[in-house]
Amino acid sequence: MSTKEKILAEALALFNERGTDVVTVRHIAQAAGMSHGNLCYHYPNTDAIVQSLYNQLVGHINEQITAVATPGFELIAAGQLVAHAMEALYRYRFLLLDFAGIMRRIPAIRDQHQALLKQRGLVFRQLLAYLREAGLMKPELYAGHDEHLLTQLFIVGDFWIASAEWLYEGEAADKLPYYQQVLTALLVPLLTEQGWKQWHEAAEQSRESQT
Amino acid sequence: MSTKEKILAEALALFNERGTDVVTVRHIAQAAGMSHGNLCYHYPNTDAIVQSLYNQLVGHINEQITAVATPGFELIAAGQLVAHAMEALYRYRFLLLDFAGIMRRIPAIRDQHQALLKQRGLVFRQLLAYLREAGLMKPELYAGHDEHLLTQLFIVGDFWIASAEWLYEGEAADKLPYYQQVLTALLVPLLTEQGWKQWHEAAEQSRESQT
DNA sequence: CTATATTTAGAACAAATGTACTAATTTGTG
DNA sequence: CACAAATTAGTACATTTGTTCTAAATATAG
Repeated sequence: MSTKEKILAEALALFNERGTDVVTVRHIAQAAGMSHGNLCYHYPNTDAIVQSLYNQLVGHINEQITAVATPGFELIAAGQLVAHAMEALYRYRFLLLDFAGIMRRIPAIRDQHQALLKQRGLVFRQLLAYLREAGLMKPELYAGHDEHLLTQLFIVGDFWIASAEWLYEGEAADKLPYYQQVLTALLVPLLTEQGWKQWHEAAEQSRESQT
Repeated sequence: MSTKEKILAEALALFNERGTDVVTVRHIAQAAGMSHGNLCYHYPNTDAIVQSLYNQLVGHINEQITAVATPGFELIAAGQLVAHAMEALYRYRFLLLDFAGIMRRIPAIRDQHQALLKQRGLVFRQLLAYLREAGLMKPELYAGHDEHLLTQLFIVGDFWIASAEWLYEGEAADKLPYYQQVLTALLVPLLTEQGWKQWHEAAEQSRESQT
C-alpha cells in the first residue's frame, strides 16, 4: 500500500468514527504512523483528503454501474446496483453524515454532487417511462407527483445513512438490507399488479443469490 | 430583549448561516455586541447555547401541538400542524444540517431526539389505525411495510432541510410548501378512494385559508 | 557508484480557541 | 443612600491547529 493509500484509508476510518470537523492532519498522521509534516507533503490539508475520498467513492459507484449495466433494463440488475451503491455509500458514510459542513467548506464537492443528482434525475425519469411503457407502473397519481417522488428518492437515498447511524435498532447485519427495503418501498405502492408480480420474482431471486 | 435572548437570537442566525462547527463564543459575542467574557458568564460554551436552542425548538413545536390539538382527529388540523412544525424546523435548521456533529458532541440532545422519535412513532401508528378504521387508508401492503413507511417519514421529515438547502431550485417562497407536499406524498398512494377525496377537500380548504 | 529527485521527520511560528480570572459597572433592595 | 448581588469588559494563558521551512534519509536513474 502506497503512502497516499495508507493516508486515505486511515483518514476514512477516522472521518467515519469522529467526523470531519474534529479530525486534523495531525490525528491522521498519528493514526498512519507518520509525521504530520510528511502527510502535508502528500495532502496539504484535510479538505484535499476529503476531496480524494469523494472521488474514490464516485469512482467505485461508476465502476459498478458499468459492471452491472446490461442491454435491456432488468429489475434484478437495478436491485443489485442499488445494493452495491448503498454499500459503497456506507463505507464512505462520513461524506453524508457531515454533508452540510462538507458542502459549505468544499465548493468543488458541492458542484459535483449537484451535477450528480441532476444526472440521477434524468436516469430516474427514463426508468419511470420504461416501467410505464412495460405496464409495470401506474400513471402519475397527480400532476407533479413524479417530481415529489424523485425528491423523496433523493432524500432517502442520501440520508438513510444518518438514520441508520443514530436511530436504527435492529441487527447490524440487517442494517443495509433494511434500508434498501425502505428505499424500494417508495416505489412499491406505485406498481401495477403486473409490476408487483415482477418485483416479487426479482426479490426472490436476489434472496436466492444471497444464500 | 434580555441578554440571554439576544445571545440565542444571534447564535441562531450564525449557526444557520455558517454551521455550528465554525462558530465560536467570540463570534457570537461580537455579533451580539458584547464581550466574550460576558457571554461565557451566561453560557459557558457553544454547546450550552445549542442545547438551549434545541429546547426552544421543542418548546415551540409542543406549543403548536397543544394549540392545534382538537377532540376528534381532523386531517386539516394535521396538515396545519405539519406546516407549523416544518416552519419551526426551518427556523432552527442548523440543528438538522449539522445533525451528526451535534448528535456526537451533545449526548443529551441525542438521547432527547431518540426519545422524541420513539414518541412520534407511537403517534403515527395510532394515526394509521385511525385512518384505516375510518376507511381512508388501504391495509398494509405487505408485512413490514408500515415500518418502512414510518422510517421514510422520519428520514424525509428530518432531512428535507438538507435537500432544501443544497438542491432546491424553485422560488424561495414555495420552498416549505413544496417539501410539505413531498412529505405528504408519502401517504397519498396508500389512501383509499374515500381517503383521496377527503385529502383533496382538506388541501382545498388549506389553500383557501392561505389567501 | 554518484548525482539527482523524492520522500520523510521534526521544528518553528502565527492565529484561533476554550477557559479562568480580575476588576469595574450596573442593578436591585432595604 | 448604602450595600450586596448581578452583570459586564477585558486580560491572561495553555492548547490546538494550519502552514511553512529545513535538513536528513531514501529511492531512482545514468
